[in-house]
Amino acid sequence: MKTSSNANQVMNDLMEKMDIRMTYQRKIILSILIDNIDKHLTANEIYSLIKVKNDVIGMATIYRTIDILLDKGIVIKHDFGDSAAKYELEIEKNKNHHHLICKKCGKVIEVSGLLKEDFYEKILREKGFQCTEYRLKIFGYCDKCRS
Amino acid sequence: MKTSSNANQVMNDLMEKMDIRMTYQRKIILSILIDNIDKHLTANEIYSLIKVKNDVIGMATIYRTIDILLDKGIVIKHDFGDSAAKYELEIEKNKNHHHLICKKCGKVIEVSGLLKEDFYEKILREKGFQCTEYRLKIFGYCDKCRS
DNA sequence: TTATTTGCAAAATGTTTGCTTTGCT
DNA sequence: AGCAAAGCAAACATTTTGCAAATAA
Ligand SMILES: [Mn+2]
Ligand SMILES: [Mn+2]
Repeated sequence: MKTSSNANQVMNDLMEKMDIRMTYQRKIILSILIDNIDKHLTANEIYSLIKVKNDVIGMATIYRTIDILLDKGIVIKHDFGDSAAKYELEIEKNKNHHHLICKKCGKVIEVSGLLKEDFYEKILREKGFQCTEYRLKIFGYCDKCRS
Repeated sequence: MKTSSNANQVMNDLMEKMDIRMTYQRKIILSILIDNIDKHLTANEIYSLIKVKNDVIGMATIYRTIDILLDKGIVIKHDFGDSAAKYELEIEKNKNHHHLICKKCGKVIEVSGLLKEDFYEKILREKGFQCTEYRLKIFGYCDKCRS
């Protein structure tokens, strides 16, 4: 899939927002993440998707770029129980969603709104804890695997 | 800390429930987990706590035992963002709790009741997904580090 | 120009595995 | 006795790092 012009807009916004040197490699990695906004990719999957485009970027660069994006809060890291971490772009439209993970087929479904509305205030009041972000993973069986 | 007689009761219950060969090593590992029911230990921390008792159990055995306990649903595995996984016993009294993780000092606080009461039915109805267990991690700053 | 970033290979880390010996039951 | 588990070392997979060469600004 070719990066759409909308994706180009997203890319430009991100580049400005980040204020880092925009190298060829970083643009490619970002474009892969934008094109796969609904997916959850390992570093190695990013590497492979770049190769499909007849290009090669070293793993070290991929990891270092991801680290920057994590720092900037543009990418989030997941551990879905496989050995490798998975990454996904987190921009407005998909902020604060939860994940349903099928223990049989590995399918990941995204949902929202499972936390109590007042959870932020509740933990601040009861524990003095100030939440900056959270991760809710729900394990179980998807529609197909439930039979 | 010596394993209390209550802990011995817990141990006996678990041993019966599990129906596996009760070796010396497995008893030791279980006792460490029971004594640290409120904590979250890495494989290496379990190893060290055993050493404090002037005993040594191979890492392979520790991992293999943990795997069994995970399988039996007696232990749960956490990824709190450090490189090593953390494990904790999950028995009645502390089932289904959430974790607040301080990004500054690393402190972990346990809480409960942050999910909507009907979340199970909601995802089953809306997504056809049957939840077996879940993990809610909340990152932020604890009381002390919030200043 | 010059400070940053890349790529490669080597290292580090956590976890798993194969195989022989040991020990439950 | 006989099968299952432990220990050790070696293998593995993912991630991180050092350093020389390349490159964005
Ligand atoms: Mn997602
Ligand atoms: Mn806990």
